[in-house]
Amino acid sequence: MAKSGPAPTINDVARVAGVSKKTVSRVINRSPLLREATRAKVEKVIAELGYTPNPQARALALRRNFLIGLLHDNPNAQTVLNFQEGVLDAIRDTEFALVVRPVDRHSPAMLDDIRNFLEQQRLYGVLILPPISENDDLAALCREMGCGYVRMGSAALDEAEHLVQSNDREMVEGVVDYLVKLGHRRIGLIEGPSGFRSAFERREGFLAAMHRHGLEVPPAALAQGNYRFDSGHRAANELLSAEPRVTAIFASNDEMAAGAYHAARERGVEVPHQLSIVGFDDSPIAAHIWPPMTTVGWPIREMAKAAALKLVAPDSSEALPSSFPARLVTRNSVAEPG
Amino acid sequence: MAKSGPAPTINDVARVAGVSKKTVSRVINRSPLLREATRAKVEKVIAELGYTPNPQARALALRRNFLIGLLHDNPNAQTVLNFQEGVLDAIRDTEFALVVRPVDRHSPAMLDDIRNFLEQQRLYGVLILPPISENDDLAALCREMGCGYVRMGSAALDEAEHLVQSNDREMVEGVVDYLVKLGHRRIGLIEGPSGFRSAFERREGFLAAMHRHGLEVPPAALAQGNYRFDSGHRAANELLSAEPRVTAIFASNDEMAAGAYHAARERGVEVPHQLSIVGFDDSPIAAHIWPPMTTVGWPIREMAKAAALKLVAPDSSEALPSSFPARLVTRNSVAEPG
DNA sequence: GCGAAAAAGGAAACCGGTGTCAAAACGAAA
DNA sequence: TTTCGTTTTGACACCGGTTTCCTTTTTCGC
Repeated sequence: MAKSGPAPTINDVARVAGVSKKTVSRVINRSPLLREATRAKVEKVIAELGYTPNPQARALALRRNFLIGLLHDNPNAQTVLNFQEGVLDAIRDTEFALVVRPVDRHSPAMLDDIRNFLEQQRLYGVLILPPISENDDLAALCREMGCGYVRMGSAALDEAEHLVQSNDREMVEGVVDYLVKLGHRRIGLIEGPSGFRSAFERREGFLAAMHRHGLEVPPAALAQGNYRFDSGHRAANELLSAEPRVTAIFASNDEMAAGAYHAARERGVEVPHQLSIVGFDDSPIAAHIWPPMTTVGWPIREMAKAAALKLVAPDSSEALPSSFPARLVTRNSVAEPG
Repeated sequence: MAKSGPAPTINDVARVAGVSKKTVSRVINRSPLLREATRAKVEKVIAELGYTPNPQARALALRRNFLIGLLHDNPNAQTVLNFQEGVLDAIRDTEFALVVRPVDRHSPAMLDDIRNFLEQQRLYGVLILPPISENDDLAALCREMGCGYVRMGSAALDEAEHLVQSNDREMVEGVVDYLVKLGHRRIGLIEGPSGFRSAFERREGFLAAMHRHGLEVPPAALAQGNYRFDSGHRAANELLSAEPRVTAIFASNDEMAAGAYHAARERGVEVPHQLSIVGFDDSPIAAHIWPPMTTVGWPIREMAKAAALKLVAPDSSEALPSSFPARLVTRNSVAEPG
């Protein structure tokens, strides 16, 4: 079966089948204006020759290719990889392929880099992961360049057509409700970096829920982090040195929550009985740290799939939700206070 | 500056500059047979029009594209992502792009899937990550299809041209030497899944070093895992229930080592003073677990870069090493026994 | 200043598909 | 069997580059 040499082209198929290129093209594209006998004849030859259409030629003739890009600058590897798999769920068995492009949020040349990338590759469209999905200039760039795009985010960043979102604010409120119901009153927050929409939403959710329960949030119960492990460690140290001590900490992501575990351990504060900790993201560390961490998980793979479908099949995806629910993943890092 | 409408083509440039397409093509491809004045004139027009060559048309005419694929089925997200970044280091500022394709090692249709993928996308070449890089049928498939490939591995899987490797065996011997020097005599091994070359190499390194030190390895000091957290937990439980108890455990990857931490904690065995644990990979969990884990780190990003260069610039990469050294990352999960 | 060689540039074909539009084949009715 | 209106099919141009091959221009030695 396996033969080498140049791959067969549409011309080869046409010649062998004794039809024109155009007819072969019609077979490939499932055109309905074809006699059944012709279709069968051509399909037989296609199978015999092991013909596959050349995607570059197709892309040229159609003036669009079948490459979708993934722009990300996400510190969380598992999130990015899950997202990639979700996209693949959507495009496997199609002619689309996924091109990845990590970018550097901190580089002043980021937008120019991306512009070059888009200009060079002429992608069908791009999927943008947080945190850079929150960058409106980037979305504007896509629009300007006529490149399709879908943003992932934790708030309503864009029109539904260009957005797949989780509802972080609501979920964080749920976390606070849960802690309060267990009896916690002094709850600390480790914030994400300012400028991140997700960090903002999570803080707002936290503050709103605390306010709703009539609970105070003194400045000493708020500590700033940057979504990295070390910053969580540092922030938890700040929270734990204030008196009266908080009985629970909500960290805006799991990595910082893991940092908080370390801070607690160093101070001899036992998790969960002396300190409850809740993270956000349900990344692997949450399950692997001791004690296993209660956190908020969001259906990233489904969201990725939806985002990809919005891009490649906008019609059929109108039924698709734009907003996805997160859920509380209860493990063993939360207990009643005291 | 920003104009919409169809992107300018080589014809537009030629017309405006008053030269032929071919001359523009020569400018783009840096042909030396060009007068300086002509080049300057054309380049000026290119800049004015904001012209970028259409990669699909180029790919068609050149009969090869500039897409390199990444085939992986790696349980470790951080490894995969680091690898992606390393590849990007190599191809950023070139016309190449990286297409990712997670595959399912356990699917019987895996090879067919990959064959379809390669046939459809006609990639310039693929980079293959362990563990599927160890699959010789896959390499044969690439050769058969005339697709360039480079395999990452922990042993000499292929010719240098198609291989970038770490030296796991040697490194594991180093780990054992280190533990023995601290005074450990009863050392347990949590193996990776059978059939994985990396698992094999790591076990062989372990056994060789133990033998060299004249130390026994009773069956009870060997436990089987599958590179997942849970299997490490289970395997460590087996090791810890045998008497006399091991004083140190080497796990073939960090995730299983993290599982071993949990097993130890559940049994009230303190790490590191009652039990030393060493992992492999230096994945994030190693730094984030408590106490921070001593492990073996390998320079994945550099290896990825080298692999990409081997694929896209085989000439210049002859100087590149095929084998990369790993290093022991000393943290706090190892102490003297007793 | 002249002729020859070398350098520079251009016309047309080609890569492998798709779109347009007219021609051919078909089936039903006359 | 002929005619007419649909279906089917094919010829040809085109997408935006590169390559081949040939003509024109430049350069340089004498």
